Amino acid sequence: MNDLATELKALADPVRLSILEFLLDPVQTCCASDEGVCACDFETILGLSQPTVSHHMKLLVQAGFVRARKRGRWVYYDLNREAFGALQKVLSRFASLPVLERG
Amino acid sequence: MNDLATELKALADPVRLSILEFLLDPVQTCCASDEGVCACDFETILGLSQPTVSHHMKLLVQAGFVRARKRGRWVYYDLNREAFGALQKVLSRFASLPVLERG
DNA sequence: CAAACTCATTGACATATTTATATCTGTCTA
DNA sequence: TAGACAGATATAAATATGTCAATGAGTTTG
Repeated sequence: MNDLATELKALADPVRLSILEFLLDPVQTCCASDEGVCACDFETILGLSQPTVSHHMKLLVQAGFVRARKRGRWVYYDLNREAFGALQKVLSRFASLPVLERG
Repeated sequence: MNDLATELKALADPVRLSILEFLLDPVQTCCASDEGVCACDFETILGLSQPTVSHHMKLLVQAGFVRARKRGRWVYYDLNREAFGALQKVLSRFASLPVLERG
């Protein structure tokens, strides 16, 4: 299937958008660290079961929008901002405004 | 449901991405006019039935990415570039690069 | 007005997606 | 090493989505 469609599908879900919003501005949670937000925190934040959270995180990581780092028993997540920049650039073909280039 | 998720969902489909690609750079087709691309042309371009095309166009129009104009029996479509610009701006919150502002 | 034409809607069906329960894997610690 | 713990995977159910055949609605034209 189209690669771009897969990426967009990863974003096109209210739960996953909530996850991204939280990663954008994480409030202090029980397992938080400077590594990122712990997987277990999303269960309480989203009110969803552990496997459901795991499923959504997997999609976001596979699409490249989120990075996962395993530390012992825990997995910490944070945003991969470059992926969003790349998507913006793809969309710029359709938009009237170009994306600002660095440098 | 989340409004942004609905918009992204409208983009997150290979067929609809093909439609947008074609609207970005329309080659001459049987019913084309300066009004845009005729609905009937997409059937041959996409190899899909007329109701299926109608369904996809409806989603794209509802999400705001495409404009539809009825002229007699025909409906002509074209891109709504402002909608893509708005989406870029939403994504800029997550991206490392901001969207270039006009003016 | 009737027939033809373009597109929209309805109904049906197959596939995909979201979610949870149960279970498995890997890691830590007592 | 045994038990507890964090997260992944398998399975299953409910819902959503993509597709087409049939039909409906509005427009043009003979």
